[in-house]
Amino acid sequence: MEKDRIILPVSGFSLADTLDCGQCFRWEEQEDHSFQAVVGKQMARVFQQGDDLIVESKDADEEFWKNYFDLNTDYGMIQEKLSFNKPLRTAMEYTSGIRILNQEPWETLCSFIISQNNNIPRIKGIISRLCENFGEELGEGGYTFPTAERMAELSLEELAPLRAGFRGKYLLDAARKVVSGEVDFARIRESSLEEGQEELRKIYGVGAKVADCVLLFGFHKLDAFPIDTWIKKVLAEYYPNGFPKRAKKYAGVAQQYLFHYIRYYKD
DNA sequence: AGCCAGGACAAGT
DNA sequence: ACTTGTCATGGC
Repeated sequence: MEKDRIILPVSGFSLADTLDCGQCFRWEEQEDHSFQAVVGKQMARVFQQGDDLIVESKDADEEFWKNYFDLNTDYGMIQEKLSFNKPLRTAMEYTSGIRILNQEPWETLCSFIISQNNNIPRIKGIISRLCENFGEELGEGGYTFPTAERMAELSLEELAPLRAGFRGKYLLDAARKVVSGEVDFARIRESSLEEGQEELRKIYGVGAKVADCVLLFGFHKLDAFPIDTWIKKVLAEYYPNGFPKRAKKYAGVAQQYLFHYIRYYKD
């Protein structure tokens, strides 16, 4: 199999933190510390060497990967705007290499439906089985993420091998409403945070937190602020008077810094 | 072994 | 408007 290799210049970037901060679930770290995943219809391998990010994939497209890793966004500026706040400064000392990926909305929606009341290792397992059972096989042991069209024709019994528990019915409702156009991704992309939340919450099993994760990680709305169990603890401990309005425009980025910091670096 | 996990929903105050 | 029980499953 012929592979392209592209080299993307990066600055202040951490591939490991970006891929292991809970925003994505399919990248697998290899023995040599590179990461592999199927993105779109291609298996990709990525690794970082200092200020070079190397991507290996068939028909690798430079613009696609620049956008995927969000290399066109000025994170130095964002971090400057968040640095007025002490807890954020502390978190950013450890997590400033994180970038908010530009992931497929449908995959992101399913992933965060699966994430609810669940732990990350098991989330990864369910998503992996979803792809193996209903995605397209690429060879090299890789499978694409199944389309909404494919999933809309499945029954709850056919979803049983996923062992997704009560989340199975949520996935089917999501697929049905996305395929019918009742939930319109194109409209969400153009709309405000509030309208996007409203649109996504039409899906049975999608509440405020999952909707915000999809808007942040799938639609790159950096003002979306998902509040999960970890962030609840952060808010109670460091922000008893509420999260500062000054951080509102990039609250999602701030959220991700805090989330990754308390889970991996604190103590 | 038992607690809990990147929640949502319905039913109860 | 808040609080609580329930929902499948399995990682640790």
